[in-house]
Amino acid sequence: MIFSQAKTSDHCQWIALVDVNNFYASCERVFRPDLENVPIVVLSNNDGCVIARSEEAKRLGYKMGDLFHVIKPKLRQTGTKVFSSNYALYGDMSDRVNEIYSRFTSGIEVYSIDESFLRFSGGGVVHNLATLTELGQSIRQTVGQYTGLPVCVGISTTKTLAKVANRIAKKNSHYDGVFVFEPDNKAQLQQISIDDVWGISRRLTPKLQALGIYSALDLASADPKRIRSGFNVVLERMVHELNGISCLAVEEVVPPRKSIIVSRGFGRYLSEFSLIQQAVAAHATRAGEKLRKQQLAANKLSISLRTSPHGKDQVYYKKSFGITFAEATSETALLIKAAEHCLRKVYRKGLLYQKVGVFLGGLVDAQGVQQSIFTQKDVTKSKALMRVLDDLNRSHGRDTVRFAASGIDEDWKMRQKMISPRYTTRWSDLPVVR
DNA sequence: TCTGGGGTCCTAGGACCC
DNA sequence: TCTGGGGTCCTAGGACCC
Repeated sequence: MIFSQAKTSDHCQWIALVDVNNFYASCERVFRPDLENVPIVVLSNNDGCVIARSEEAKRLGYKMGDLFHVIKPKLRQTGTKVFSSNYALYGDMSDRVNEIYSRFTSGIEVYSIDESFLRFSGGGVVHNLATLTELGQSIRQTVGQYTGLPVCVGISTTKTLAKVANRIAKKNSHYDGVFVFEPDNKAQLQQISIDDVWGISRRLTPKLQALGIYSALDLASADPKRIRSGFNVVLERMVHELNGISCLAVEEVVPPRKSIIVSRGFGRYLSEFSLIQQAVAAHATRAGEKLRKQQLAANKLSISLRTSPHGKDQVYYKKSFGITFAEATSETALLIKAAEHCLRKVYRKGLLYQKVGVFLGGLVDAQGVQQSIFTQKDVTKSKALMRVLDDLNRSHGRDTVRFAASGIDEDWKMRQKMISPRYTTRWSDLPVVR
């Protein structure tokens, strides 16, 4: 493609979407240089199915969601390296990557574990195609140098177009990982299939196609008002965004969480109440830790319990039950107690359960908790206890000190047979050099 | 034996009020 | 036989994201 001249623009803001290619697989490879060019797949919790693949693994035909037990022989045959997912490692690598982005701009929204939006306002600097491409390459190069992770950069004037640009950068190797999408680039928009547009799901696709909307350009050309009345306000925004009119801001200030979920499948199906109770206590404990880490307190707690939706021997059972606290809390003991109460409401004897989750809602700032007239006790003591507990677990490792309710046998725990070491967060996991 | 986990936003509909 | 209308708040569930 030929750009006749570097075109200056009067847009005052540019947005970059930077994401790490094959993030989980790439994280595993960083610490295992011997796996260069070796196909890698990373499995979901419980080693159930494939959730990440290296380029080599994609070329071998492995798909997201492939069942591990089905593809196991082929994995061995093709010499594909398999990992259980290691979120301690991925989360830490994610933090490092974002730290590097912050050298380029302070306007960062961490959108997901492997994607961030970066905002570049003019600030006197007039960006053009050439300088923006250079900026993208510089980000790519710096991240690669300091973390060993490969990233792609898409740059445009709205988040949705930055997503489009990122996709183009990723799909076309000749752009060398960076693509700047100028808002009036109709030819490129035409190339993007409607189901590849951010926010357009599989369900929505056929409905749009029925209206003759097959490409991103078709959607961009649609009447926003008609889209709103025929669909919803979210899709209307997409139309504007595709036309370079920004409706979605880069959220640089992390908004406080509105809910916290801790939910996991069991390592095997369980029917015994006591084991499920232990899992619930452990999940409630984890939820409490998350809550306190963000200085929040929960007004509501609910749990959901279900059997396997794929089971052939019994009907699918799924039930949730929740309570509202008299006063917002972040105390593990109270969370466990409430969670167990809820569990009793949904547990039926004789079923084989697959998964249980604890959900905290109605989150508020822990400082400003509304005191209830019904609870008159000294909360200073229990707060101090929680702080000591959190400090110990932070410095000596998770679960150094914990509540007896979560059990010690952990019969309910998920399978992670092929997990890699927590290279970056645990000294004890580093290989010993002799 | 075996199918992830954690989030947000929007909408519809019910309860309730004046 | 007639059976308002409009507003708010809350909840459940759907849809979507990575």
